Amino acid sequence: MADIQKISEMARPKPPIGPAPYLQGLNPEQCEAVEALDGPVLVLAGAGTGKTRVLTTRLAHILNQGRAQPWEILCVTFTNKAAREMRNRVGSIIGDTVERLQWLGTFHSISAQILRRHAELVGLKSAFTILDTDDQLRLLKQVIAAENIDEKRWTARHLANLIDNWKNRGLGPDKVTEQDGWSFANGKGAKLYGVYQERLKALNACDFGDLLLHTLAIFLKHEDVLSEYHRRFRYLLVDEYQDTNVAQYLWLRLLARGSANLCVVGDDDQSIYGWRGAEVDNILRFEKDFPGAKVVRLERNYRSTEHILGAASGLIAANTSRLGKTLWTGDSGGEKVQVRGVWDGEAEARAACEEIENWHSKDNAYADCSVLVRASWQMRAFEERFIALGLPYRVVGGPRFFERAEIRDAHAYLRAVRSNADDLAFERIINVPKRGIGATSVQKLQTAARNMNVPLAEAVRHILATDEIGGKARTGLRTLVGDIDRWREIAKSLPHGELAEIILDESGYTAMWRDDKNPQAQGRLDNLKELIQAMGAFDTLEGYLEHVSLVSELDVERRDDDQISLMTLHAAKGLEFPMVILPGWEESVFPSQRSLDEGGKASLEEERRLAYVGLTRARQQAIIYFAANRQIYGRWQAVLPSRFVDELPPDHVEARADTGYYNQAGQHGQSGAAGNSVEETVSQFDDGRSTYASPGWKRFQAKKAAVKTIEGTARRVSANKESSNGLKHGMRIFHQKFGYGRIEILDGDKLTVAFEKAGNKKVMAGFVEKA
DNA sequence: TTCTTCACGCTTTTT
DNA sequence: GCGTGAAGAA
Repeated sequence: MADIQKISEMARPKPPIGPAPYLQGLNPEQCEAVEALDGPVLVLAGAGTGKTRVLTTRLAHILNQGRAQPWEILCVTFTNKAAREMRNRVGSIIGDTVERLQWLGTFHSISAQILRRHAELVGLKSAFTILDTDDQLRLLKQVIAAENIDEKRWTARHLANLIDNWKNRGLGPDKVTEQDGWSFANGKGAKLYGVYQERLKALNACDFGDLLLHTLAIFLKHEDVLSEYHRRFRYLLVDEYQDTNVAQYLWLRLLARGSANLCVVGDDDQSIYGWRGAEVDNILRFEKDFPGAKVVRLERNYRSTEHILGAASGLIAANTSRLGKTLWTGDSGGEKVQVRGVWDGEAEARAACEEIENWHSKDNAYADCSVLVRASWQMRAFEERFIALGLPYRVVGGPRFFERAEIRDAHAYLRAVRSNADDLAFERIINVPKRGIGATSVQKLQTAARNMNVPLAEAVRHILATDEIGGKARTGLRTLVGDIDRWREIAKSLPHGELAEIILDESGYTAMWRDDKNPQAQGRLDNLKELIQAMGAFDTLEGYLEHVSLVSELDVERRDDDQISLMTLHAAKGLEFPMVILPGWEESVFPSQRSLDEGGKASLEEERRLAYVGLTRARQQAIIYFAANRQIYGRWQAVLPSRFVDELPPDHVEARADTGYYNQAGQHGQSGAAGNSVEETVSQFDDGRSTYASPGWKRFQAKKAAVKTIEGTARRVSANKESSNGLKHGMRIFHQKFGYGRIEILDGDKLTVAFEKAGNKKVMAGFVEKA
């Protein structure tokens, strides 16, 4: 690698190139972070403190000062999106030079780049395929089946998680002890891991974890390769350092040995990926790991109002393992964070939509609103409500384009045509569409392939020469093999987009969906069309397949429409919105019970960080909701307000139990009339008799109500409103459990409601306002 | 080989 | 409460 040496020599420090106009407008801390070019730097960047700006400016500054050439800077992010944004923003400062930043990318894409150059050092060929989760699971299933393990008791998914965890921790099969593997199939875990790795090698394939792990192994075993990269990378920049796992940490440490110029940027309070191996500890330990490191704290927040920041800071202060920051803003005032208790998930969606409509009517855009949920099942109620009211919305994240079955099938066809040895792809399409090739035939083929030590597609040819497989399966296989040969032939002369179209048509794959009566079949066909279009952006089929194996979304971002954003809290990281709705702040939902069961205190702190991330997305207004009753997996459950609600500092919060009533269209009856709610009226609450854990919020329990006419005593829920305010005789009202009803008798505080349709759901509990 | 029925388990998710 | 996935039935 003499070339690289030469290039490095040529690039010895040059005098600064020119003035630095890009530094203008940065605050002193930001400048410090940009200009500290010697030695390790930790930039602790709180939410909304201009983290990306610092990172991009620093990169531009390094180039402008002549400290390094573009190809001598390693800049790592976690997501493709972050890498893309970085590239764009650096480009806007330094122009075309940005094209030469070839080491700006995700941990995985950079690792893939390195690994393709040295694949043979870990027993792979440079053209190795990168498996997706689907392929990985299919392979693991085979491995488990081959070891005669009860697949129901020990699932492939379970093993996949285990292996992922090991890989996240940088452990190869040789490093995993039997003890570690004990949690799977009575100690067989470690062995299965080894078998799986062997199979991968035989297939010339990698899973995501391997990209890092193999690179790591190369760095550790081949000092010469490592020092080649040491010479190359003069500057290292890492985004979202708090999300690095052990493997990534080791990877970085090894590379950083070559240059002290490692700069990591992150926020310990926003570490929310512990469940997939991220170690907050990495950032907490940085000063110890890299002695003499300069620590720069960015604490000036440019995003949120005083109240939002105050609420978020107060909440996160309850965490113990953190470095600690004091965010401040010049933006005083603004609205307090609203906290509302509602009846159930539907009431929550109704109330939130009302809030959004209200916001929209004040000349604000829908696109400025977002609803951030803890778990994706919470989205359903909101989607239903958005559709009912005709509000424009989009779900961010959600099912990924390249993970859809039809897209994976199409890719499998392309992979099978491209390479005869891609067993997993071949296996996937062998009976899709149905060709009469069932499990038994596939079994026979696999045995044959293993015995002859050839790929599956090759085994098919051998078997067709015998009469081991007959009937429908035989004809099916013969056509498939013939088709693949023909496609392989025309692939030489045809652009890959057209090739894909031909393959999908001739294989009968498109026809399969066209004949499907399922309403979503049309959507699948549309996706296939989109796929063919997307392929056009790549010069070669190879290039396209490499791209999709490292990326989960199509690059097209549709931001132009004025839509409400609906997403999980995890998906919201890095985004901001003037108005943020935070539903489902209930114990067991948020913090998630399951998370607490698994990880105890550490998980609770991570959930709290998630709450912090949620609040700090808001620029102007944040509204938190919690319900009294929740339907989870079809079952009603009475729930308590989240402890996070109680942890919010009172000075920055305005709390009340929201108890509106609704007319037949399900719309709010009387605006602002937080009078007695229909729910309480009809269900005879017994005040304060329930088990009650949350300080401040008083819960009352209801009796089972499965009746047509319900009578009850109206109780005041909101202290400042008369009980029967706004309710009139004959008025049609809507009740979540009982459907539409009519007020029959209205006599002072007593009223009777007759429902047209009897409900049979158990009415559980409500809340009264915080005292 | 494909159709039918029952049991199970169910977060967050990038690469 | 619903979708998936594996085991029996046609």
